[in-house]
Amino acid sequence: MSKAEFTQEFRRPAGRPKSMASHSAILKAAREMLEEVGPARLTIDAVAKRAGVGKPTIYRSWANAQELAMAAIIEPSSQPEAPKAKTLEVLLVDIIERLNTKRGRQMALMLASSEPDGELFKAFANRVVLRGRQDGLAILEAQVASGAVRADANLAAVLDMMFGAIMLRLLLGHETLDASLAKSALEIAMRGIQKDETCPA
Amino acid sequence: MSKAEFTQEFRRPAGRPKSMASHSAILKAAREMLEEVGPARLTIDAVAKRAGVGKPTIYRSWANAQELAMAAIIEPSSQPEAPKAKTLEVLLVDIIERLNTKRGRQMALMLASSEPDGELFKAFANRVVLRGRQDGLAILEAQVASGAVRADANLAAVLDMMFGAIMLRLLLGHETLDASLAKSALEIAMRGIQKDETCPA
Amino acid sequence: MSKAEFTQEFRRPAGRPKSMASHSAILKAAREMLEEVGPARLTIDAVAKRAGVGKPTIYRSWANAQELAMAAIIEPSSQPEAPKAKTLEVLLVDIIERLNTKRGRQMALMLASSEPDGELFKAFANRVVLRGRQDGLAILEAQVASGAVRADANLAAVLDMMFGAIMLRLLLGHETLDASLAKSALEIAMRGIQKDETCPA
Amino acid sequence: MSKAEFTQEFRRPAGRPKSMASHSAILKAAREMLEEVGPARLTIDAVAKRAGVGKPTIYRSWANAQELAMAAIIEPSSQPEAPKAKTLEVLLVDIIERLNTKRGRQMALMLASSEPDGELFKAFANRVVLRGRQDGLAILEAQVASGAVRADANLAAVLDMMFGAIMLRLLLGHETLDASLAKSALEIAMRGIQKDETCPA
DNA sequence: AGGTAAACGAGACGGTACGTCGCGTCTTTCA
DNA sequence: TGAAAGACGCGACGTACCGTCTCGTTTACCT
Repeated sequence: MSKAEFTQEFRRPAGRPKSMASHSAILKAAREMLEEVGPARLTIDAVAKRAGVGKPTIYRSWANAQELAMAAIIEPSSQPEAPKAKTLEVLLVDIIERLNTKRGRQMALMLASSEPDGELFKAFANRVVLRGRQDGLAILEAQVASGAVRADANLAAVLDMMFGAIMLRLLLGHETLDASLAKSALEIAMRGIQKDETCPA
Repeated sequence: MSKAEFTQEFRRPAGRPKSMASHSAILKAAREMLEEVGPARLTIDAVAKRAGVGKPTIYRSWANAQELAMAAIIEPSSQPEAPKAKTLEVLLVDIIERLNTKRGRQMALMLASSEPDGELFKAFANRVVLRGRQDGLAILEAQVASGAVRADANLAAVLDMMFGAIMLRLLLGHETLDASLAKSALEIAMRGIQKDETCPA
Repeated sequence: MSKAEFTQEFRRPAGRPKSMASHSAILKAAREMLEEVGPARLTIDAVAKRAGVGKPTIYRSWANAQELAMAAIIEPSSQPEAPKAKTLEVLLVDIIERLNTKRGRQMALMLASSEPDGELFKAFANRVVLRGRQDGLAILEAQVASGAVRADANLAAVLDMMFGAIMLRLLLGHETLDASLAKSALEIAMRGIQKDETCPA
Repeated sequence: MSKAEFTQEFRRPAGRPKSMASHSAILKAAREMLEEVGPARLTIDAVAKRAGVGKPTIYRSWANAQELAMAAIIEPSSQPEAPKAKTLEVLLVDIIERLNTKRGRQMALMLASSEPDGELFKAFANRVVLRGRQDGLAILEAQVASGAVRADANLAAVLDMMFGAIMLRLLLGHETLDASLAKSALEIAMRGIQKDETCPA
């Protein structure tokens, strides 16, 4: 009788397990190279050499340089993962702060440079923008329910305007991107969709 | 039979009859390949072979594949060049219509994926977004002057919200992009920045 | 001094004994692959997978693919091992018959393709050619002693001529290799070294 | 009208011609590495690096390491090419002298270790052995015609015995290979096939 | 019966070399 | 004299095997 019959838990697959040391050395090397030379110059050969690892070891975990780059950028986001903000302003400021870093710009760049049909693109789009948009939608819907926002407001458009403004400034850099944008955009948008305060008769 | 038999007169100087033909053959090949395989797979070798042209001939006119791609996308924009719109709605609808094509999406993609410091980037940014934004700014400023819009409105934020919403949908494709977005965004934004209609005392 | 010196019987080393099933599965897989793809394409990975065996199990018994190939070719030669022929013709015919098979050609190929200084080479050389040559030398020396062959005959040359002819045809394939070659070569060689039949005075 | 109409000679194809400097640098590097590490360790990567050449440049001229090795061994044989010997002894001694060098042994080894169906094999076989065998056949046939050799002698067997003895010693190295072998083998063989000197009745 | 130790399957590891692709530059020949 | 053709040095690609190394499991022996 094998132990397995009694253990509910995950049964490790046969064979030598993946070396966590190698795995993290690769990610570390990739992250450093992203900082130093950017995603376009991130080559598997260089990462392998820098991590002291054979190329096949990299390919065993990632299919190409882009996937590796994505992993290197995303993985360390073991950060608390934004505990779901309560207000739109907090949400927007948080997103701005997370994007307006070197890594944030890299994420946006990866998003932009990946094939628009690929998994990579979707993963990034979700992680960078759409998840926050989802949270924002929930907040807005609550405000609709509470009567603070007009029922016929085009919430999708509102959200895209706010998140779009952030992305636009991040990508184009034609205007500074900081928390004040969140405040301005929110003010404009909320004024645009709040319930009319009718004048007292 | 050579052409020369018919052109008696005007003896052309030795050897450059091909120039315009090659040039446009290259652009044509590049455009086709952009359609077929996307900008990432647009290689100089392939374009040269497809255009029946030597690689150096390409390099004589463009420094690398990205510049060629830009040229291939932009050049045929011999379209009337948007004769300066009078209202924001016309402006936005026009931009949406121009971007919401395969070529438009490609332009946005090239913009997003090019190095943010390069000439290419600036050229695209200007051509795709900033010029329209400039026109929009003029219109908004006129409305401020006319008193329709509050004097303290953050016009830059408003413009980025409207153009950002368009770019976001174009790049992410999570919501449909059409003229109705212009209408909604404009409605929200204008309501957000219009002068308060104070109630009569 | 180990106990083994005193115990007559075979003392099995502690632990799980080598699995005969695996051992022969490996050899079988190796033999099949030799047939199918030849010695150059015989890879340890493929043999392991085909035999349903881990690579270390192979390396526990053979140091590399060549040794495995040698073993795979030689092992099944549990054939009676040529009970030492009595005449040169029987010897030669036997060698021709043993070489002139797929396995024989593979043996010659292995011989040829192994490093000329390695153990493998010597093992093959011995097994394929030199052992038979040794037997032939004994026979010829007996004939010298009996007076049938001239005492000053260069026996080494004679043997190399006969065996060399066989090898040449085996490797080059420019002429058919069969028992008739043994007959012809022997006839020529023996006539070349037999004692002159002087004419009676 | 171009010169080509009048010149029968080879018309050089358009484009940059193959660089003779690179070509010979590659062959030189390959030859040196063959001397130093043998054919098994002759890798394209190493040859490319040593010759100061890109790998594709090598692959443009040779399909793999074996072909390159063959070329490296054969090419410099711009030697006078053995002006067809008149006697068997001269022929054999010449072959022994040409084979009994490092390069000769390498040629024989390449011959023996190449796939017996490939072009490579045939080219080597011809160059190394069969051409000489052809010449030998002509000489023997002349001797048959002159009556010095018995008409029913198996000439093919005789030739294979002589050339085989040489190849055998070259490959196996179990006996020294020098001109004396030619003498011994020839003596044995000729005695074996000469016309019987019948005793006077 | 229980312990112990070798051999097992599986498979990931650091490497080396493979043969290909695309770059951007160069050299030639032709028109 | 400009342009086609195409070879060049370079460097990264992704794959195939190498021979080694853990793993957890199995199988026999020796207490």
